[in-house]
This record gives sequence, structure tokens and C-alpha cells, in this order.
Amino acid sequence: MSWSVLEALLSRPEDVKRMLRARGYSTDLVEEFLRVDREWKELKKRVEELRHEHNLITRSIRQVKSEEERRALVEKARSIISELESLEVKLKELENLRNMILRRFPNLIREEVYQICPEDAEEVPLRYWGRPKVYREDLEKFLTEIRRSGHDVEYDVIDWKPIGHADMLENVLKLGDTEKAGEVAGSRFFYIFDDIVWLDLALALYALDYLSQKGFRIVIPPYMLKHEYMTSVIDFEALKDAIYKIEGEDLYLIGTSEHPLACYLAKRELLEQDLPILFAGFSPCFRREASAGSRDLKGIFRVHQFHKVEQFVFCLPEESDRWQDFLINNAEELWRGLEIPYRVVLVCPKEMGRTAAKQYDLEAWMPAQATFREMVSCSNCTDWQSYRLHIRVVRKGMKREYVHTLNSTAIATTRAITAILENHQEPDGVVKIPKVLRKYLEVLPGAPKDYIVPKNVKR
RNA sequence: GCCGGGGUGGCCGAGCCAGGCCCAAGGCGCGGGACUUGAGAUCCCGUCCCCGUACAGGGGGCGUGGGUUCAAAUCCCACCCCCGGCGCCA
Repeated sequence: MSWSVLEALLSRPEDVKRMLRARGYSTDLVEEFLRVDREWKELKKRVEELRHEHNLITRSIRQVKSEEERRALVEKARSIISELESLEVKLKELENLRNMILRRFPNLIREEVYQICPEDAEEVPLRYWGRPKVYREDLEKFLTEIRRSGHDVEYDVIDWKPIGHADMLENVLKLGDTEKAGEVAGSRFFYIFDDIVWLDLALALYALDYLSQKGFRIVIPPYMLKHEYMTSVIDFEALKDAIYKIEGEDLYLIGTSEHPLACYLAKRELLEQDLPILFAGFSPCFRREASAGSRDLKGIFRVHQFHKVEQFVFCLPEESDRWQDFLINNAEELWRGLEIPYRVVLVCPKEMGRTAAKQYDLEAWMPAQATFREMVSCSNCTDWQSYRLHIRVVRKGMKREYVHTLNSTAIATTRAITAILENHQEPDGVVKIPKVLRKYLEVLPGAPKDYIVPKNVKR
């Protein structure tokens, strides 16, 4: 049973270097690992020889009859132990170092990603859906971007300038307040009210309802994880600026339910017939956004806390590509249901998450910004997480392998709301609610049904 | 939080008191094979991790981390978790 990255390091280190270069990292780590690994193996051999010798002596002691012979053997055993002492300390150090280095490696990248992505590209659009509404003055910008992608997209030109989601929320509908939230909690927090709250909940229900019918077990997981588990599901060193820590406790707030969902089977041994296992997690997500700078400071697009329904799959290694298609397809169906024009892009090595071997993003068209923005991220993490979490499957012939894990956003509610506010607004500021949400709102007398209407507009 | 009982391989479960053929009995499950037209039953072999290309071989593993000893699943210490009872709080 071997981890793909370890196997590659030992048998084809050039592949690992290629991956590191493609992601924009130094390749020094490979040499460093190989050096330490060699040293570790040599010392391990030496130590085990000594231990063997010691075991032979120890086992023979009870059969020895003469006290003198006995004393000589014990003396010999003692001397081996004193020799072992310092070597074992050194071995432990080397082993820890080796593991530490090993855990710094990002995932290997699927061959087709190299094939599809041009050098230095951030992403490659694969397909478009829907008819983007493009404001007259943004048309050139829109067409340039579409043409560059080599796709043909139908669109509608509109004569009125759409209002950005932040202004819609706070000034037109007056159903959000990030200013007061900023005062009491800091920037990137929000208060949202009434119809937007119902919309938030309806979006989550819509996604959970859909996924539960697709074979997913729906789950509310812990919202915090211990250090040991957090470092197994993410590249902690690279992401620690993004994670909130609970003061005085060994606990971290989750950035997504992907994290606790992956941990659910930690240290478990599964049978082939147990797989696949499909989870749809629903949880708040907490993100420090420390490296975001001043990007997206307005509104609720990029915030420290939001709700998300997440798809998660544990599967057999040879089936993970198929499951990734399934996940992105689910996300697309959900977003088509919301009637929001989008495109699916293949994320290129430079921009991929370190845990992912292959990653798709679904980007929604945002009419007021005249650009596509990320709404969904769908990753095949292959054995990167399962190696760290020790999640294995027993195959035919009793061979053990690490399972593959995949994750994909279904709907992150606040982002979906921004997309709805921009795409479904009408010139008078009324926002049309997607029909698929109706059945989740219908049962609630206080909830809006077809439209969210600004107070000063009559309908 | 206090008192009592307990944590053994994917699961169940012996061993622990009296440390040494325990690198862990037995069972279930799972894999391979024999038998069978097939299934079942039965029988045999295999089924924790690491090093070793492989065969051989070796090392480590009994909640976690230390300690005692030539030798620890077994003895000692600390911590974690589970079950039962009491207390406290929703």
C-alpha cells in the first residue's frame, strides 16, 4: 500500500518535479526528500540489525542454566542497548523529518491537465451555459473574453446598467447591513434580513433536497476540528492564515464541511462494497481571508462566515475521475435550476488547490461586473487526504489501497445570493426568485415567493 | 467534575492478577484454492504496519505518551476516550 506521491518520488522523481514547477514551486524539496529517505533507510537497517541481535540474546536467556553464562548474556544485551540508544533517537528524528517533508508535497497533477492547460494559463473554459445579460457598454469586454476562450456564446444585450450585488442588497432592497457588522465584528461580516434570510435557507434546502435524491447522505458535521485532523485534510502550512483558531483549545473552525466530512472515515478500513460513500454536508464555513487583501470588500461575496452545501465522495481509486464528472454535473444542474448563466473551467496547475489532482470551477456570470466569478470548486483529491487520514479499502486478494476523495461545492448561499441579485434583477430593482426555490418558500407565510421587491416599488 | 468498570488486529473476543516458546488463542467477516453442473456445506491456505525489486529474512505493533527490566499486551506513571452511577448545566 503506497501513497501515489511517495511512489512517484521513489520511482519517477522527475514527475514530481514537473508537478512542482507547474504549480510554481521550487523543486528542491524532491532532492531534500530523497537525501533524507536514503539516510533514514540506512540507519533503519542498522538499527534493526542491532535489535535483531538483541532479541536473539534476550530469547536465549531463559534457556540458559548457569548463572555465569546468564550474567554474560545480560551484560551483552545491555551493551547492545546502550549502543542502540543514540541510534534510535537519531532514527526517530530522521523519520519525523522524512514525514514532515513528505507532507509538504502538493498532490500530483492528472496528465490531462498538463495537456489541456497552456503554459502559464490560470484556467481553460470548457463549456458555457445560459444567455448572459450583457450591458451595452460592457459588450466589447464580454466579447473579447469569450472570443479568447474559443467558444461561441449566445447572449442578450441590455440597455440599462445592472446594479452590483452589494448595492442591491444594502441600498436597493435594504436587506443587508455590512456597515454595522463591520463595526461590531469587523469587515467581511454581515447582517442579512427577512427575504434574504429565507432565500439563504431555501438555497440550502434546494441543494440538500436535490443531493439527497441523488444518493447522498445529508449531514451536519462538527464545525470545529482538532489540529491533527485539520492538518490532514488541508495543507495546513500553506493555509494556516485562512483558518480560525479557538483560543486556548486544540480546535480550529472549519473552512468548509469538506474538512469534517473527510475526517468521518479517518483510520477506517473499508470493503469494496462499502464504496462509493456520498455525503452532502451542510454547515457554516469560516475563513479568515487574510490573503485576500482588499479584494471584494463590498457586500457578501467574500466573507468570513457563510453557509454552504458541499458534496463529498469516497470511492475506489480507478473510479474517481468518473465521480468528479458526476459532482460537477450535479453542481451544473443545481445552477441551471437557479437560471444563472455560467461556465465551467478547468483550473490550471498555477491556480489549483494543493490537495487537488484535477479541479473544475463553475463560474457564474455577474452582469454588473461583466465577468464570470467562482461559485463552485470541484476537486479530485485522489489519495492525498486518505493517505493522511489513513482511509483504506481492502481489495480482492486482501490488498489494501487508499481510497480517493472528492469534493465539490453544491451551493454556497451568500455567493449564490450575489449571483441571483445581479442576474435576476429587473430595471426597477425587483429581484425575481428562481422557480426551483418556490417549493421551499411556499410553506413559509412570511417568506417571499416569486419576487423580492424593494419597499418603494409597487408590484 | 467525582466514584466505579473498561479500551487487544476490519469486527467480536481470550490473554493481564503470578512479565519470557504471545512477533497475540479462538470466532466472524473478507480473499484464494480443493470438492460441486451451480449454490450451499465441508476442508486447506491467507488476511496489522514498515524495511527488503522479489524469494528469503528482519523490525515494530495490544487507546496515546513516558518509565522499570536482559525481556512488557502483561508491572509503574501521566494523558485521552468509552460505559454505568452521582453531581452540575441546557
